[in-house]
Amino acid sequence: MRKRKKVYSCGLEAALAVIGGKWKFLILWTLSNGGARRFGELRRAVTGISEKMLIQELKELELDGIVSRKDFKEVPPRVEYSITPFGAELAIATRPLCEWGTRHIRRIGSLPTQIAAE
Amino acid sequence: MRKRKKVYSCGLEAALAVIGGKWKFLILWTLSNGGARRFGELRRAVTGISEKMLIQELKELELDGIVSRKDFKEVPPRVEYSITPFGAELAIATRPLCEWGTRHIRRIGSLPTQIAAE
DNA sequence: ATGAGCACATACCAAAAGGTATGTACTGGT
DNA sequence: ACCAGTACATACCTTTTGGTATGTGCTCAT
Repeated sequence: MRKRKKVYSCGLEAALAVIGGKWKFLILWTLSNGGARRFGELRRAVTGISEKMLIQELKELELDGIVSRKDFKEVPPRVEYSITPFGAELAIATRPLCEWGTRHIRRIGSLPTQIAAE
Repeated sequence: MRKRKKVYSCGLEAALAVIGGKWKFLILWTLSNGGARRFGELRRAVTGISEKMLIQELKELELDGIVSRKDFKEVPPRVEYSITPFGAELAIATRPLCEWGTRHIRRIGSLPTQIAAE
């Protein structure tokens, strides 16, 4: 399902192996603002994500030690996801990049979309 | 070739629209350490990249205002790529994430690779 | 009894990203 | 004459990623 290199040529490459992809950093960002969430809450908070993607990314983030999963063993099921200290450190590290993006979000949105004609 | 959203839900998403992918941040990192490089120099510096990928990423980075291309109009061709101030700002913003990755590079490399059994 | 919500699992498919191979136009070296 | 090197372009193919649809076992509300 997931293939990961064992050797990285720079730290950013290693970091992106952990939060890369379309959804992970949004999940991280959501969880780091407002604490633990249930699966359904996350699904509603991360707009546009499908259940398959959400559970898949959560599993990988859990394996990577970024989020922790707490199952309350209730019925109907009740599970809470939260950020680990390791994940919190990562969230802090992404902040400058996040701010850079926010500062230039208009510029980025208005950049040429296509690079070549069909 | 490239399809880009016009609306981003957070700054990091916008930033990754610009340096996302397998090679761009390596190119940025290479150019930000040591200044301008020729195409061939970059190809040798960014180990593993193909010419197709290099020129493609360079074009997009140029369109995005991250790198600038200078053609010396000589024969044989001589072209130099360098980082713009905009790109330099981006490079600075990636540093904490890069450092986080470097700090935990061993841990990341030893994390489980597979998420599900076949 | 019927449907909704919980937290998933799974099969299948489309799109995007990335890689390989080859070609171009020119020059300089052997 | 032939190969290497310059900086690319292009066609084709594979891998990876992401999306849709559907199912599961359980409970509560209508």
